[in-house]
Amino acid sequence: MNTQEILQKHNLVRTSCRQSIIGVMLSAGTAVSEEEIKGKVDGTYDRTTFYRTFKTLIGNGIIHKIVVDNHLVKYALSDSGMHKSHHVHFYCNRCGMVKCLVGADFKTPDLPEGYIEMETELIVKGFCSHCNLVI
Amino acid sequence: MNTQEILQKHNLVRTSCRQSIIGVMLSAGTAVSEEEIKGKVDGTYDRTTFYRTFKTLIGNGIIHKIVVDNHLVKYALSDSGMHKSHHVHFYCNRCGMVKCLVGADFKTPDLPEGYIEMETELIVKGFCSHCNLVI
DNA sequence: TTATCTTTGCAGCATTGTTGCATTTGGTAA
DNA sequence: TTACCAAATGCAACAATGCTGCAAAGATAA
Repeated sequence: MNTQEILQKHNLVRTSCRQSIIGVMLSAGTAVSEEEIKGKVDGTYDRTTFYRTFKTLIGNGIIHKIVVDNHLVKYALSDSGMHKSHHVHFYCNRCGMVKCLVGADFKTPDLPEGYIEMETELIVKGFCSHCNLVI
Repeated sequence: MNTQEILQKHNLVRTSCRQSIIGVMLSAGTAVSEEEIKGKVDGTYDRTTFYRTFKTLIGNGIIHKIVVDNHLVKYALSDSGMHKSHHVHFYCNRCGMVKCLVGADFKTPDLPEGYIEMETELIVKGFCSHCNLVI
């Protein structure tokens, strides 16, 4: 599915900003930060526009946001399937790469009496295969 | 273990700010935000002092930080035992309560070839027992 | 009590994110 | 194609979280 089809499917206006951002994400294999997107996009957009675009794309389930350690924020395309309640991400402590582990799943631990689970996020930190070799 | 003993054990100067913050955490059953701490502490401290104190206490393994959805930051006393690599927290979507699930554990999903796990954080979002009844 | 080292308060700055308002752009109907 | 309207964008201002440098205040040891 290409950029235009994605936007059309969600009844979103096909603006250049949205098309550029989705384009960058389609070609990136991993999650990308605002900074990385800014560098790869042709044309300059206001920071506000970026944030509003992210919000729109997140709201439509096209992308999702991953936050590592409070201040590293990355965005990645969502699996075009159904809405999943278990999200698994990997963060490389050395190169900062963030990757969605789409096939991975886990069993939620038992919660205290009366607690209800709605959505669960798992973030695994360590070394990716590349950094693992380099060290 | 009381406030003074905790600070002494880590060779930290027993300042009023540190004692107040640990005191609040000892009496709170759940994780607390900077705002909540500010409200419960007697005496006023500069924001910088809070952040530096948090950093010191985190660095000594006395407390840990939990970040939910990028902008909700809470702090909680750490289990006085050994350093754990699996952290499980619960966040209530309704009242915003954050609780450490100390006994809970889970099996990390399989990672891609060559990836190494070092630390893993799991955050379960849903309704706590109280909000579950109220609705 | 004094000397020394640590902590604190203040000012200023960075990053991530939001809101309001005027302007521009995309999609559509004539 | 042109004109129009709703949606998107840019700009300015602001909020929350967090950091750094420096001077003042506090804690500890002698």
